[in-house]
Amino acid sequence: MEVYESLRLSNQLCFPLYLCSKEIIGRYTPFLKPLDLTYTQYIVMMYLWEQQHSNISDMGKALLLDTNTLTPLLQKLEAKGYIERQKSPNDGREMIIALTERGYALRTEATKIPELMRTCINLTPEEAEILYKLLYKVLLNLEGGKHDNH
Amino acid sequence: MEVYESLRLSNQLCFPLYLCSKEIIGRYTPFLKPLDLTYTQYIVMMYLWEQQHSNISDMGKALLLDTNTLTPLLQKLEAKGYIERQKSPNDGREMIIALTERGYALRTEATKIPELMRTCINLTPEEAEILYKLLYKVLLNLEGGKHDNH
DNA sequence: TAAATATATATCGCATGCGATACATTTTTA
DNA sequence: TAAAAATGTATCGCATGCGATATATATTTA
Repeated sequence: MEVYESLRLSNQLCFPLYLCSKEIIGRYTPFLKPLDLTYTQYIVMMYLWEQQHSNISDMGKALLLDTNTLTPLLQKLEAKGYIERQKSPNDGREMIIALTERGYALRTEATKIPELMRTCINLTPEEAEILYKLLYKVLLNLEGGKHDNH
Repeated sequence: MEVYESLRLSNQLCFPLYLCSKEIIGRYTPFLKPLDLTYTQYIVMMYLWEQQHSNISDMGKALLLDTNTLTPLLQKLEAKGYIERQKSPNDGREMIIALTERGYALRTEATKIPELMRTCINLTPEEAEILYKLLYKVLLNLEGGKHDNH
């Protein structure tokens, strides 16, 4: 039975990571409902609030999402009136994503959300800092070793 | 602009958590393909390798998944011949999930996966320990405060 | 410059993940 | 014990997330 010790759920790092991500996203749902946003849509809006505008591939690089996720999601945000999508005049392949007035205004309604989430997560600033750094370290390691099998 | 500082992606803890979970699951895909398992199916199999058998609600409590996810997933695992599903003789509502020979045997093929993933994640044992504990702390905090708005 | 490549986005199919609802069976209550 | 409530599972609809492929446009190459 010792042989299988490494396969115990309680010995996996991926499992609490998977649960944490899932549960935290779940805790956002009630906060985001008044803004008519899902969690992924919220991430996209945060990106746009910082960048003002972007094409899909730059957005995808920043959020680690591909067009097969972003294109339909952006079409939904356009339908809600939060963003505009138009072909770039410089490059007919590019799609320029820009905030509308309404999408920009949403930012004000969103300002309370980060503090609400900090209360849910309930770590000390020091703990949060350590967790943050370890997560980015893992991300870096994962990206670094991504193409080992080539 | 200071007002919106808290809304920057680089100031969110949820974002690297979300990315880490997503990217790590992505890294499992090639390891799990030979076993014909997705990540969530792998989690379910790990649970069953430990428990031998279970009903759906106990499994759901352990994995934080509801029947709307588990029922179709378990039907797929049954179709692959890894598990059996049958009504409990004691309680006609309960569905007993048990490993088949083939499902149990899969455990041997899976033993190398945890070490492969540790290599991808590439943290020191100390870092992994800290990350593990912080994640479970967050999970506890999230579950604890779950019913605040009642 | 015509053909081959590369780039940017879109679409398709499948597997979650979850809110909401429906159904069957058991347990509790009046 | 008949009705009500609780429990366990299943189904539906929608939003990701991603592998694979298709399409349109730009760039490079022969």
